[in-house]
Amino acid sequence: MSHTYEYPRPALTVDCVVFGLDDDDLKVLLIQRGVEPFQGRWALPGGFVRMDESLDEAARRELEEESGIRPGHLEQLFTFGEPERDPRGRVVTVAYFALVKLSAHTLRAATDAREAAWFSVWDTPKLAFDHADILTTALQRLKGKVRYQPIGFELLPPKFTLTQLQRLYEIVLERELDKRNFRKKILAMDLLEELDEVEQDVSHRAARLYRFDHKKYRQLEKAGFNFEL
Amino acid sequence: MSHTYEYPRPALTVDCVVFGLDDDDLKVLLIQRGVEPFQGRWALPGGFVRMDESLDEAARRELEEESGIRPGHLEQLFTFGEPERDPRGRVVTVAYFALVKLSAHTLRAATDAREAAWFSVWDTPKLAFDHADILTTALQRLKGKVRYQPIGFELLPPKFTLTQLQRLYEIVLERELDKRNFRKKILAMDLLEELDEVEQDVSHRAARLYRFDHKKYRQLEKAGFNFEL
DNA sequence: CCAAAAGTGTTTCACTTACACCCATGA
DNA sequence: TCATGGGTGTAAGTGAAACACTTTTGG
Repeated sequence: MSHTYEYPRPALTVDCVVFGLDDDDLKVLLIQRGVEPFQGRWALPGGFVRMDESLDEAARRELEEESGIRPGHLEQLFTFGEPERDPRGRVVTVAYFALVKLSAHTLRAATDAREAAWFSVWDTPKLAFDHADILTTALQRLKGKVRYQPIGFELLPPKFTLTQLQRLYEIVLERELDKRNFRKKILAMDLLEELDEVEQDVSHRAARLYRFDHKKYRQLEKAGFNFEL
Repeated sequence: MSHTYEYPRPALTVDCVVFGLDDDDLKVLLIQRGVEPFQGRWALPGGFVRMDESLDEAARRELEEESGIRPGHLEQLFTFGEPERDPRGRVVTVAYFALVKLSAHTLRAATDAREAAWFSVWDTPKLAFDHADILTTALQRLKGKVRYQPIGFELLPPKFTLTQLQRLYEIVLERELDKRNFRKKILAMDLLEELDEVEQDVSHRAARLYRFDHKKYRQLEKAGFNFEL
């Protein structure tokens, strides 16, 4: 056996910051810890990386196990490795950042988690470990990334109105947008498929529904197009 | 001892992609491996994370040990954790991205490294492990980041000419820039201190020297200013 | 008919781009 | 005096921002 094995090793975990959009609020998925340390506290879903799985696979597996969620978008966020971040000893965690269509998922708690629930990102309970830092980092990433990559659509149902889309951006970016300019710009990109359907069950004029055209986006992307809001 | 210790653990390393600017070429620091696996191959400087140091500290330490370099800018890049990336077994590596003033450093090899040397990023030898992927990722990050954060200055000497600065951007972004527009824009930001000095030992009109004003940048940044080239 | 949100164009202003010549210096 | 890069301004075009009223629908 080579010298790889001569050194003591930190434990390695993954933790996931999963965002969902609930009409007028940006939510984050938290699980209540069923074991020490921080028993009873809310924390990000996550757990130990197995020897035979990649980091991405570990993130997906833990998310599925602890909440039943399979995210539409998942990307690595940052790796947190301060020596004192876990009272059990040295634990380095690779944090992930995920987006889900909230409407399409029912939560189910399992494994080490007592309970899983959605919280407003602006109003979370006190979190275990350094998970508050991780959440802050993820929020920054979301705010930065949503403007130059079309990942926001992963938070909406497959068919959505332009008003829903605009509200999504207003919530994430924390500022108001001009309706006419927003529609002009987003439609000019030619990434939305205009459907022959309107929203249902509203007590006012029903808005037209649109669908994000992934295929067209990939084409334009290859041709040098850059999404930017 | 809690369940933290029930699982086998991947080994954890850090690897550094260190960029330097050599007049007309972007360079990356590589070390020649003195031990198996990949003995004799060139690789990124790096090594195992110790139990009592943070990831950032590990990156700085390994860089210092293997090349004597203390970078002006160092940030975490990405964590690579494919199960098969290291033939010795499961090794997860946290990659770092660093910028140095090439002029200010003399290389000195040490530790496991047979030799350390600068290579053009466009023309590197075949690299060990998945280090070619890491290098590609780092280059993308550099190209993206240099445009909206003033980190490029870390590649130049403390006093530089506007032509040097422009050339830096042209090299990193791989496209030509208009001289007058470049100067207009960068000077309009009011981040450069115009010195009463000119470059020396040139056989033509000597260009004025400037210095990046870190303090002013931090002020403007707080006031909501965004660097963007 | 009232309330609520959908939908729609134009003007102004700022910023980006394109572009060419004279100047200073050392060899 | 020649070669080399340093240094400078303007005009045209493009994209961002500001802004208000009419239409549709259900209650």
